[in-house]
Amino acid sequence: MRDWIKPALGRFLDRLLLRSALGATERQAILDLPARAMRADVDHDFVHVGDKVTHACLVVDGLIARFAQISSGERSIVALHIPGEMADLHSVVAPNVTWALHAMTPSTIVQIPHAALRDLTVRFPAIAVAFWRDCVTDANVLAQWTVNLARKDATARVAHLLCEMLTRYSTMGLAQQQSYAFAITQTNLADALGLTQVHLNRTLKRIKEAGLAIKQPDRVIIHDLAGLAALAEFDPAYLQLVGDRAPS
Amino acid sequence: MRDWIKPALGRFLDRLLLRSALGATERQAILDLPARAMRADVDHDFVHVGDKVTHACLVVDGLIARFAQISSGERSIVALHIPGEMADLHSVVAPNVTWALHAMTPSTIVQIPHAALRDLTVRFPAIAVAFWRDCVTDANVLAQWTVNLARKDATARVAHLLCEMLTRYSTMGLAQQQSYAFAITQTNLADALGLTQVHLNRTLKRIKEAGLAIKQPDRVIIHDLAGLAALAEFDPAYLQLVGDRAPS
DNA sequence: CGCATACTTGAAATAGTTCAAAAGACGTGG
DNA sequence: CCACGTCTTTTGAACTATTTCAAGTATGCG
Repeated sequence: MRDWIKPALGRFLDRLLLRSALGATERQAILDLPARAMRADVDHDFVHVGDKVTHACLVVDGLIARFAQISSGERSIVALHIPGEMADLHSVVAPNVTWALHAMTPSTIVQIPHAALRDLTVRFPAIAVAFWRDCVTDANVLAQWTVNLARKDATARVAHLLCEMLTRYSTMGLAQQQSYAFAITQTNLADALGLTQVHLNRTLKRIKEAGLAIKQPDRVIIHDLAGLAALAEFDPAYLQLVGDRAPS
Repeated sequence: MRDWIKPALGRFLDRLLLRSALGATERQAILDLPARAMRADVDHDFVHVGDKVTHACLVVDGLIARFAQISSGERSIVALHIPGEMADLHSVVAPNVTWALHAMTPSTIVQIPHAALRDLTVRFPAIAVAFWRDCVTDANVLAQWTVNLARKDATARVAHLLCEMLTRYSTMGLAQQQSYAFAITQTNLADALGLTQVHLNRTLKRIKEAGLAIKQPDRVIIHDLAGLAALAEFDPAYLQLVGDRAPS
């Protein structure tokens, strides 16, 4: 039943190791973290604004969004998290929830107690740095989204997100060639891109007609990555995949 | 000549203490950090994209922007940093620069070697958490900016930034009643808000005419904070000023 | 098979941009 | 201390990307 807890922690460890070097003891300590599995229903918040949380959520399966609700009822997605990522590692140091967590598809997540994570940071300074660095990487993605929202038109914004998600699914080993399972509705995608659903639809159509990429209901297929990246001015440097993995 | 290095570190410590509890030894360790003063000329980058940096920059005086340059020549400001804040504490764990640092006004900054900061995180887990938390707070500001850019119109965006900066200057003890020294040009402000300079100018005019606030060349004066905050849907929760300052 | 949800398309409205030029501020040197 | 050049702010008018409203077509689930 919960034999995927270990693999899930393994994938989280892999993600940390992409950017941080950890010794054998430290790696084992991550794998031995206590965890509890949980299902998150589609279109449901499972962490609410104002809550004070005591565990962090590791995405095992599905697609998780961090988002804000404006008074007008409009929503804005502030981050997307795919399997292997911690949706709210930051909550370890900031447990007062300011952005809800919401399942975009039926998802599986694993809850890891803050106490256990904190304990690791005290015992292993290298793990403290790895967690800190993971949050900094998330923040860098957010900074890039800010740039896209502030200064790029709808087409470039969509193209950029398609490139970013390909890169992220790829590095987690979850992409097939130039295609990845991305079961997000156009309405939700629009909320992540600061567009209306209608305009996103037209923009996707234009991207399809230009032969660059196709968004299917549950999948993205990229036909011309170079063209898409050029349109988006996509430079993956901000994802910090070429980190020097400094030893501490 | 550099007798303001100690006060600068003191102000940085104060900022950390707003959100993190630190013991006497830890506090002293922060105050004893090695630091080197530096002037940053107006309208000049002092940290460049692609650089690999070896020290973090603490703002002593002036106004610092982290920003991106788009191919079209357009710029986008991703963060503003006021005195007492570290403009790039994240560089300790991610030294490859992805966003330039730029002085909006003639500024004084103090450089603190990464090695010294890292050393503190190893010796004092509570300091590691405090630094991590500081970066998470910065990321939360970025998330709020994302929401503003994605879903709020020009007026609400401007109003929101005016409220945010009042709060931030206030908590650093740098505001006078409802007014603060904010010497940023309209062009730069527009780059922080994802607007054109022309439209920002008109928006500021409307805010002034509504009796909400006035932006002078070197200062912001807020006349109706409640009105401005309502217009902006400003809720300071994201600034994490009411943290529980957990002991570690 | 029918209902609900997601996607697609059209036409009108608008917030924000672009281009262009004038007016104001500010420091520097004659 | 006035004249001059530069930089910032202000204003106008035409234009365009995106939104809004509204309706229709797929798609999938029970």
